[in-house]
Amino acid sequence: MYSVVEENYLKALLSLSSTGEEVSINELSKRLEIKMPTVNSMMKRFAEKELITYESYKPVKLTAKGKKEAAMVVRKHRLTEMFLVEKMDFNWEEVHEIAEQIEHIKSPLFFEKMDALLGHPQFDPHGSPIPDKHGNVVETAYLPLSKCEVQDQVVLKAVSDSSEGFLRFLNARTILLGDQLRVLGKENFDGSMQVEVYGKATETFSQLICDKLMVEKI
Amino acid sequence: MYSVVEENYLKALLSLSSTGEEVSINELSKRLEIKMPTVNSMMKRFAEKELITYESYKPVKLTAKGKKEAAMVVRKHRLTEMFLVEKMDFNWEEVHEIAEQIEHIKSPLFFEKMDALLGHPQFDPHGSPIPDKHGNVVETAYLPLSKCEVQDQVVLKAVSDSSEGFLRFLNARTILLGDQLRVLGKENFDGSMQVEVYGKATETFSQLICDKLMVEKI
DNA sequence: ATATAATGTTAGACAAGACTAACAATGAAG
DNA sequence: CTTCATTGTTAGTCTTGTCTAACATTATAT
Repeated sequence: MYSVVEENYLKALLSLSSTGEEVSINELSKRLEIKMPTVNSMMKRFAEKELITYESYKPVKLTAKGKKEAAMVVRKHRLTEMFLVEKMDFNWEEVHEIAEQIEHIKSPLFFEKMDALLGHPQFDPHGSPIPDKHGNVVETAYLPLSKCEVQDQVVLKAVSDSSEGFLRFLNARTILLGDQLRVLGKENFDGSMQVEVYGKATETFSQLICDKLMVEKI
Repeated sequence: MYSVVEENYLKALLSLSSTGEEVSINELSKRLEIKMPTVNSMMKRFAEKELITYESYKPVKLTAKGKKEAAMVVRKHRLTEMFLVEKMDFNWEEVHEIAEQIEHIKSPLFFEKMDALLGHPQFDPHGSPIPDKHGNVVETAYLPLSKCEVQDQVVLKAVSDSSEGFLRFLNARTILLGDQLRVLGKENFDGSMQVEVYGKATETFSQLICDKLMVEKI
């Protein structure tokens, strides 16, 4: 059984390794907002536990075991988010912080119950896939809106940032998962885009926003 | 905001102070299964925080503030137990351990939501009163079955032990809250009692069991 | 009324998980 | 290919919450 702290390191490692397998101590340190020497010593303990492979002055890499353990934490997090939205009437911007805590509850039964009550959902309220109980994840091929071209028609499938601030930004514009979008214009200088949200308004989004909107082309 | 450890000390203090206001370090130490010197040093910190009054070599006593904080932890615990049973299909013997963890979640909204979804319940699945959001508790006048006399007719209103083991003992005999009981006999030597459970069987309960069954006379 | 048991306190150690300061290795840029 | 910024490591400290060993006080029992 892993400590709360260890589970948070695992989650960060998995999240950072999704773009290329290797993770530098520095990246991890920034993500966790924990200073490098602390992260470094934790990585040595992780290597002992065979959660990662570690060599001095090299980036670390999750082992198969480490990936699975990390996926289980992500599973608990996303199941919780879904449960909070579906069964407890929370809004999608309210659930991340609470799920950060509940994901560490030590009770397999508790999460099995959630999973069953929700009908074994594949995605959380932010469109992220929920790993199954073996740690396997449904592969999705969404791309950020920022990678789309003028005239592309797409559907908003997920957001890559579940923070309250970002979700409130979308709420204020009544933008929801499933909304259909069309790129009207793209500003090369700053990466901002003009986007028509079908049935709603036409918006201008900064690149920061466009990077977080994960879409699928029609 | 209090740490998980502090919240557990608070709960234990409240629970032990319900029978007479004062709590000895020794009692607290046994309840928490934490050695006396550790408890002693925590009590000094609690005194600093004005959660208790503390004088060397004397029992400690919760202040009004301490009582309220403790009641809030108990509230969160009991709301959680009720939620698990009512909304997540748990059995009453499964919820104590999980609630011991969830009670420490830092999110007032989360517990308000539970409370609302449950319709502001007054009692948890074990018949214990749930303190309201100001820390006030409904007073009940239940007495242990062990205090009853032969021929007394009573209703089982609560259990004073929510451990899985004890509740499984009751499950095995299909005994539920609300069951009507009659005392058929009482053995002075060991305090065991013969009890008729209306509509079910006649049982012999040891004193240990009778002390945990909280009843109301008809 | 004093010996002894029970309870409470002090002092010092340890583990987990954080930090800073200082040093070492790597890599990018001239 | 050497210089300097970035990244990684080592060493030592801190806090929380635990422990044991030893000592102090209070309560109990003859």
